[in-house]
Amino acid sequence: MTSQYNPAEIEAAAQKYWEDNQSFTVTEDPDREKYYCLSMLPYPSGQLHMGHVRNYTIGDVISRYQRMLGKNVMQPMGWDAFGLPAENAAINHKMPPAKWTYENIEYMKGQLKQLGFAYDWNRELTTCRPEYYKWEQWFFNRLLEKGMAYKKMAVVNWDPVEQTVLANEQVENGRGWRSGALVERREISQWFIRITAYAEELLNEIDNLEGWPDAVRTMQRNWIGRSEGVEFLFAVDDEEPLEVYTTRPDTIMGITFISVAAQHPLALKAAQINPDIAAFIAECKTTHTAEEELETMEKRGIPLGITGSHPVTAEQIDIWAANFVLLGYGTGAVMAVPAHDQRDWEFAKKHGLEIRPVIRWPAGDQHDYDESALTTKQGVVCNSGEFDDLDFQQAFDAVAQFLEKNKKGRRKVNYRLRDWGVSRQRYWGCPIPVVYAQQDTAQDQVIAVPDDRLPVLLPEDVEFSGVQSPLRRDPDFYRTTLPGAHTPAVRETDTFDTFFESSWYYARYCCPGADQSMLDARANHWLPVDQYVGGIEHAVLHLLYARFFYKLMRDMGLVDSDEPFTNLLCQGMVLKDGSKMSKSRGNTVDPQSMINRYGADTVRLFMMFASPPEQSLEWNDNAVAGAHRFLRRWWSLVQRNKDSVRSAKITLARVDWACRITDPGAKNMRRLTHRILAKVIRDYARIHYNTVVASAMELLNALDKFDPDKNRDCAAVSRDSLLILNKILAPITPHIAHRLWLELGEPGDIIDAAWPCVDRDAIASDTVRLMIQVNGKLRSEITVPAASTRREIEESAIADEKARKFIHRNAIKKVIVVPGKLVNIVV
RNA sequence: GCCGGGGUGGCGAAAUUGGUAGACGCGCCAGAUUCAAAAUCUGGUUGGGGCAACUCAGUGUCGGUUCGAGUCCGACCCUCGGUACCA
Repeated sequence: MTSQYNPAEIEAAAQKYWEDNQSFTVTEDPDREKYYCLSMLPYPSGQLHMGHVRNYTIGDVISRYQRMLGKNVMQPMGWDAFGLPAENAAINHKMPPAKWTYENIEYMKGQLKQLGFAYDWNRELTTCRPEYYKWEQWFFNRLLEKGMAYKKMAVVNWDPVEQTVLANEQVENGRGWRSGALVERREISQWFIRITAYAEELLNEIDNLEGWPDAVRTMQRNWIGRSEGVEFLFAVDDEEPLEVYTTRPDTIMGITFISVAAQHPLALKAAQINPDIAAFIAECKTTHTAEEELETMEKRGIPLGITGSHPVTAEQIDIWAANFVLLGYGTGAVMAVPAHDQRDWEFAKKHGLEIRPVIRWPAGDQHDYDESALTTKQGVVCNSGEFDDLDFQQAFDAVAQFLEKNKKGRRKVNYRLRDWGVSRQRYWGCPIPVVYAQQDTAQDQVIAVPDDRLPVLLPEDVEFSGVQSPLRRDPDFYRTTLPGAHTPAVRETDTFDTFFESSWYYARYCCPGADQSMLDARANHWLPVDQYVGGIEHAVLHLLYARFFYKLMRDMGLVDSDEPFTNLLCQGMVLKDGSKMSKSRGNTVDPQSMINRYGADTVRLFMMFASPPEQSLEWNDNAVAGAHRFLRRWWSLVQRNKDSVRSAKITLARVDWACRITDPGAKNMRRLTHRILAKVIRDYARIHYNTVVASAMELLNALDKFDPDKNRDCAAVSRDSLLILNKILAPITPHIAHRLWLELGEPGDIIDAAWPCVDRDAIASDTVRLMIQVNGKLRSEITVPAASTRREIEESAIADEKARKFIHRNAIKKVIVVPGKLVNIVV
């Protein structure tokens, strides 16, 4: 009598077994190779969504597979618990963000446990807990000491009705998402970390990140954006000279105007006497801070009635204020060459400004400047006096030399990367641990909170209205005294960007319980992370900040390697009906309902089978049922065969049993099994789990038709194949694999079973099938002895009857033989 | 706008390196089983033509390289992710 597949019972039993045996608790072991597998920690938003399930299943499959390869695998999990959604939820549910967050964590942790992930829960961390963020504050003190943290003015989105700063996400069509008020740009003093000091190293080391996807490496290179150019000055009467940077000094003689930011001192000054300029500046205040908007908005400008002196010709160039130039980025002023820059060209066309060509095609081809700018670097300089006829590089060098000689400019390497602004005018985050000696929060008043007074605790029991950070209204929080004195002082009420917490959590996992230091010696045992798994949406920001933070930690002696993540896998999104699953679209599928209905193994199997990890995955209810059907078939196959395979154990005690197989059916089954195994091993290595599952299905299909009771050979082969099937599916569907391993009478835990080896002798075949093409089109196929020479293959191909039909009476020009694959006859 | 992905049957996809396009699964069709249905099992399933053997076409569009292109090169279209305060 065969029992039914009952996932609820099987999964609960396996999970209890792992828990009772502390199967996934791990410590440093000098005798075994370590393997640190990390998945991006979730924001505790309420329930797991399918994106989490996918991410964590991929990480778990990698972890369990590496364990079967014999490694000491560490797989931790934690909570990225600070953030904006908790504040929104707090308003909606009238609940403090802390309470909401902790309840979500409790629930989601239960969900993760139901999915059977092999986490070492002893290492769990929660970023909103003081024992975690204390060390973040301590680290910030070190950054202050090194001059790596500093304050400067920076723009934010200001909601004039709510009197609060808005995140870009909270701005919809230029208006505050709650108030509907037009959002204004406002400059406030904020904390920055000098990531630009590491720009060069962050860029150069991308070359060494061979375990990262090329797309991510390219995106990071472009984000850092190294460029070589020159920086030079336009003298302005009675004013500070205007500094600009350009990567095209070869076009310097084509400058016909200069643009400065609307908030530039020159513009503000001009506005005092010209109301049109004042109005323009006021208008510019309403564009918000997102780069996308800046680049796609209508480019507008107004002449200031001021000129700058061209550094080569001393020609007076008109200065404009423009909405697309930003004060905080670069020098707040740009030169404009409409003939050779498309944006300048469009601006010049619109305002009737001169387009002055100074580059021509070397061959003398004409360019139509009524159509577009000529932006090539393949041209030569013209209409530029002493620089005429030089190519790009020669002109670059000549102009740079001229500027340097005349003390009007210099060569400069520039980065697109900007320093990391870490101040957030929000409550639910890690308090920035500084105090100000006076009410004024200017730079020279900053005093660090001494290490022995850390952590600066975030009050958790607050009333949260959403209009303003409760810290600003809480004198118990902001009123303090200067360190070591009784002089009254005020605390910083801004909190850190939540990327601060996620930039080092992977290191803290290595040191559970460390309460005397941020990290300890255990960090260097586990780090760097061997495999990091997370969403592609983090390709630049999180992954760049984490790399930066790691280098900061290295330079403080906390870790001794250069890069935190050796291998990176970015999994694709989970889609339903062609678009991303999200609450706003109303197309979410609750993982919990799927676990309840089919069990965790089915959900995991479907996730791995539906598409390769790096591609997006289309949710399909029917296909989930199909995954469940496969597990049922596997279950009943083992129930049907277990008695005969158990008895075959005796046969298998002989070391050379495989060589003695005489039954042809058994031989074929074994060949298929080991061919599939070879493919599976390759696919595990390249993390193509969808084809691993497809191969397992093929093996099951074959085993279903194979009779183990025919003779001893068949029983032995059946057993070998079933054990291999069990092992290759164990990382993906661990619960059912755990139970079936027991049913097959195998000793020990499947989680520690040795990964199977391919038997090369089993795969070998006497004959080879070759495709025959005539002129590249498939026409026939032949089977030849595996030992055939190239000449023999050619002869049999040409002699093939079907091939002859297409060769017809044409002369054979060439015969191409691809060994083991095909023959192409060219006529 | 800029940077980076993706586009292959009705659907999810497969195809180490340029070498049999569509493995595996879903759906659908037919059959078996059943009083019937569900479940299960067996077979079929890119499109056109043909009774069939077979044959023509086919991997977003257009063009190129090659004995041979889903794969390489050029241009374009659509779509998704990021764009520095969502995480």
